[in-house]
Amino acid sequence: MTEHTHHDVCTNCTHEHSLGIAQDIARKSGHRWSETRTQVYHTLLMADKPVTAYELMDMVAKKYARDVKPASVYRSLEALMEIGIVARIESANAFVACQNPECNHQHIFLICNYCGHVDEISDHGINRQLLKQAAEKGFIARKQILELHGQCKDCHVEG
Amino acid sequence: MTEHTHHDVCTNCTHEHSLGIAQDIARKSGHRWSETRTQVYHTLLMADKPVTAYELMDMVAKKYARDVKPASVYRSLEALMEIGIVARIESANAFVACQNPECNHQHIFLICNYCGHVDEISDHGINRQLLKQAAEKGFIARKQILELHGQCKDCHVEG
DNA sequence: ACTTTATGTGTTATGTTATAACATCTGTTG
DNA sequence: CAACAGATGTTATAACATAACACATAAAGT
Repeated sequence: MTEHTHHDVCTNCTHEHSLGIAQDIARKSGHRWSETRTQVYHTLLMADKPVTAYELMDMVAKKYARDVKPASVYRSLEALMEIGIVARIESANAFVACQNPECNHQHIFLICNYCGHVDEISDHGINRQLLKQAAEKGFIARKQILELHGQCKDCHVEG
Repeated sequence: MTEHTHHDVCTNCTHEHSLGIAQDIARKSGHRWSETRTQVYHTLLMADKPVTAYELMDMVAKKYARDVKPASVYRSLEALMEIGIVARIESANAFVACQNPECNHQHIFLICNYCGHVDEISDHGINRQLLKQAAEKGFIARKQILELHGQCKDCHVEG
């Protein structure tokens, strides 16, 4: 398998590979790993679109034939978000596996209202401008939640 | 009272005035008005920070000595949002009265993690750039959710 | 190796946010 | 004033999220 930086541009990438990366990042940032986290993360990767905690719970329960409870799922999600490989879509009360776990942690989400798919883009210029605009009001921005709702490429024709 | 365009820069503004504006906007856009909407909107104006639907329900119940139910509050909020005078803060599951009901409907919210206050800024340049970035991915953005969390001016000293 | 400590999990219960469904009422229009 | 669209009241329930406590396990120090 070739070396690469961006997960989303690598057609060779398997979920196992993502999992490996995830564990690396976790260890480097002083987080532990666990079976539940593996299952939750893997399930999110497979989903390839935002999934609510309860949906995720059912998916994990079915896939691994075990009884998972809400608290467990939320705890795993919290850890995965701290590690930086999962993000919460605020406007959907749902979660997605990040497309670029290795690079920036400032996402702009493109959420299709038709098919539900989520794309992730990145523009540090915009992030900087937002910081600046906020600063002019005396506001120090620590986190930016940027979510665009609309119509994705694949939904143009029918839409 | 002097004429003005921006509600937030007018020190003369009363909530009654905001209410008048609200009703005008409602009628112009083909919405009806009602006592419940008046109460919900007025309570939100007084709050001057994001309030959850259930908090709002309790506030209205207490203030107007009546028994309001969740469904009623949510219905009023939905209408007020359609009219464009109330906005939802997605990352807080809460609602605020817009500072500039008359002008643009594209807000950037600055949410203080310490005092909970929300400020509303506006930058069409950023909105345009986001549209453009999205368009490059073949995505037509209809709505932008822009919420910055951090530390406001008043919370710098202690923070 | 063995204790200590911090971290993660299982479980139960409950809190919080949001909507569905259906009957009733009210303002607007013709 | 009839007919209709739009609001409301009410009940019930769905969907999302966390608190609290007991127990288990991995990492770090001795």
